[in-house]
Amino acid sequence: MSPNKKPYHHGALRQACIDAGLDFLSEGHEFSIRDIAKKIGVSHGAPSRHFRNKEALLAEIAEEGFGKLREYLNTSKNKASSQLYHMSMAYIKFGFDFPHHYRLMFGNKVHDHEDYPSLNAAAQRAFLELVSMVKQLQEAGELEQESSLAQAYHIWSTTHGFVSLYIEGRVKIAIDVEISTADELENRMEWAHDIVQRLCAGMLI
Amino acid sequence: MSPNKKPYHHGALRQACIDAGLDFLSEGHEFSIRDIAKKIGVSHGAPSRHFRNKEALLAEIAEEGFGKLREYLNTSKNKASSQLYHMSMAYIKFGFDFPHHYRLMFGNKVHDHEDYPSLNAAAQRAFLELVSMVKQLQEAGELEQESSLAQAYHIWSTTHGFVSLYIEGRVKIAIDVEISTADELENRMEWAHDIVQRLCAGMLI
DNA sequence: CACTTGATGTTGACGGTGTCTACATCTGAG
DNA sequence: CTCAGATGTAGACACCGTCAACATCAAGTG
Repeated sequence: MSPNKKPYHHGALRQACIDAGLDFLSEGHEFSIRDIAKKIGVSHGAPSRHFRNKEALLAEIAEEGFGKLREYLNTSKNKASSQLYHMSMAYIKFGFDFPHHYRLMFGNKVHDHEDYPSLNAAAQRAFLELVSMVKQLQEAGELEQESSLAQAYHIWSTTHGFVSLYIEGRVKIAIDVEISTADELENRMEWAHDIVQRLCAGMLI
Repeated sequence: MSPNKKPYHHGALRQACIDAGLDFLSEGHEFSIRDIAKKIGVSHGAPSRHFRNKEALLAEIAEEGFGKLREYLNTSKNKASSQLYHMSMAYIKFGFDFPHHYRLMFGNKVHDHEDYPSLNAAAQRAFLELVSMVKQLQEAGELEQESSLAQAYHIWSTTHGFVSLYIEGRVKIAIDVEISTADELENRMEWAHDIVQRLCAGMLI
């Protein structure tokens, strides 16, 4: 019997679609459902058995992104000092490391997150990392004792704004300095450092 | 002779396309080139005589948006006190008033702004409103005398982040309070006020 | 075992999209 | 007047997301 006979059923097509989508995304390519089917080696209509429509697939991919973001935020918890600084930097680093994934998570390709409860929940879990960090700093006397939600939202606005402006290329409005591609990463982290320093200076007691 | 005989040439198709695009946008509808042609009453291929491709049309529409943003920022210049506060609020109000236009201006539908020099210039002019305001406040002794560009970028990050999170619906992650649609506008401006107050508190001397 | 049922994959079709080419019409400069 | 270039039309193309009809298979039931 030929060993490579492809079985009629894929077996794990659902996850394969998500993974393939992630691959396209991390390579910076937009993709169509048909691209994904082709990459997996399955007919163009097959994915529709597992995703109501394209948006539903994108929602699942975005959901994985929020899980990954949460991991990034958590790594900053071990840092001894300046929780606020390290978590903000971790947030920005995530955006820099996965710009296309980030764009999917915070853009409007998935029009209404409330249509996808588990996506919404994943995003909420990530945000709650911010909130709990703020509460912790409040108890430690490093932040004003007031609405932790509002403070967390302020942090989120600043870091998200910075990442968003950067990955959409709007920073170039402000900088016309030539940057070699090699120095690009170092440079943008310095920018991030500057922004986050200002944020901390304005919030920490 | 019938007075309504449609001439073979439209006469001002270029601007008509931009206007039609703006109309679709302000109604919150995505549009296709063919939609626009139909709305104007012209064949589906006609717009291509005036725009290299769809992205080029979107770039022009985005460019108009930056002009309008600049006007918003300028209205805040008359305010006697708290330039920083008023301009930040004006920025946010612009985003709230024209969410779909804002999304086009700061999303990635126009992939690279540098492909559209006049768009880039319009965006730069808007940003320079921020920078010049910062410089003014520095001279007045209300802001630290250091890089006005970095300070302007910090302001921009915060306000853009807030607007972006709001119009993409990510705020709902933070709030699960029921808000009647009538109170929605009032409520979101209170949120804006809170964020901007924090920004000012962190920056003003 | 045989049979059925539901899940999964295939195929072909549909309308819609952006863009291209060939052609029609008009305008204005010479 | 002439004709070249700008502008609009009509049709074609490949691609897209989605759907319905059909094929295949796995698992449970008798």
